[in-house]
Amino acid sequence: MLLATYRRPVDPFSGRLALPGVLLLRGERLQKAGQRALRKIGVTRGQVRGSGQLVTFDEPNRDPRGPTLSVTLWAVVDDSAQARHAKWMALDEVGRLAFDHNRIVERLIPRLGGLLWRDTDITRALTGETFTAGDAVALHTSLLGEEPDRGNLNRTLASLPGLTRTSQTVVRGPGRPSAVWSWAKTA
Amino acid sequence: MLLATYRRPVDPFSGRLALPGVLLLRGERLQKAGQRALRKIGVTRGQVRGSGQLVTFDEPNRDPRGPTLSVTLWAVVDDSAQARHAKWMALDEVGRLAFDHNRIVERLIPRLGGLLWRDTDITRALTGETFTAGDAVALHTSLLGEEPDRGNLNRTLASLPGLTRTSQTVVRGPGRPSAVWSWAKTA
DNA sequence: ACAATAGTGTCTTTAAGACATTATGCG
DNA sequence: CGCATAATGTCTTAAAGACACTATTGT
Repeated sequence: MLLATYRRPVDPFSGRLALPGVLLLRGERLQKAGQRALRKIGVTRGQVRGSGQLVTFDEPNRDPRGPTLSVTLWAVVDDSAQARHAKWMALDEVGRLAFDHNRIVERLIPRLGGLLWRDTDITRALTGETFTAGDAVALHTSLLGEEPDRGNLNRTLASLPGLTRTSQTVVRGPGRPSAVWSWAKTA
Repeated sequence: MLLATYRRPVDPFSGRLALPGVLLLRGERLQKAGQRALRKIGVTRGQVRGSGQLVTFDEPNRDPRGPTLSVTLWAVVDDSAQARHAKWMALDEVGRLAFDHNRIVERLIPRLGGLLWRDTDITRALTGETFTAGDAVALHTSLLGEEPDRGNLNRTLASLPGLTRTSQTVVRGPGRPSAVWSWAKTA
């Protein structure tokens, strides 16, 4: 799983990496503002596969321009969206971000980790339509922090509604090829 | 468990029952604002036994004065705080509240229900320092919506760290007296 | 005695976790 | 072959749920 950041073109924190964010317009819905933030990194509405609200941060000194609240939202987007204005990075490669954005990431990870393999929609958004068992292990590891037992993870995958194992396998270097899992098409 | 509401003295929704809320001051921390809201119904800081943040609501028409965000917080307070400026009501007796406050209550209940018997601090805040098995059944029923199996609930209670059954019993009408459970004193 | 409420004990199911064994690719 | 990675199967444990049975009160 990759995290989207972008390099801020203006002050404050000009030139630094940050999570995409916008100032809320008067009367604007949070979801709309979230879409504006995504558009800044080149993601359109149709590429969003799942989203939700995290907590609202209130640290008064988080923005040098003055006290602000920050209502944090998250979204999982298509792979096809990855070639645009964002810098995508693995969770363990995230350096120091602008504002208090590292704190936001710290809160996001366990939230998604708690939903992985439990909430079907979120899980599907995170895995993509097809994925290998190795992908699943990597996803689990990056969100939960430790490597799962592959046998137990296979059992978990097999029990997820809408997810089935295909007959395909994928070879990526030495070792037994990985099975490919695929989500059922949505009606 | 009882929910605290108060009758609004001013417009909008003057005379109607509402959850206690305040407008956030510039640069004020959310927790401080929450304390101001509690003070409106006569609850002081020392009476708060547990608290947390819910979601942030953004419905632009929720306040006739104009578009606002509402960052919702919850707090569990001492029984001793109940005789003040608030109107305390059971969850199933809550009528129509001002603004979109019914929506807030709807979101709060499952949140607390998910924490009941799992998060020790919250559970302790909700039960109070001592309580009967009947109280536990009532609490479970009001938060989770259906009556628990008393045997299984007893087993759950017995496994909670810091909670022990006393030798006391309490009689409240016909039927076998209820056992009294008590939390260990905090160090 | 009987109704009402509470507590005890047992059985089943399910989910998780641990781990040994087997399978299939690469060099 | 030896190494690396993946899949299968088994065993154990913990948590939940269902439910029969016993216990203690008021009327």
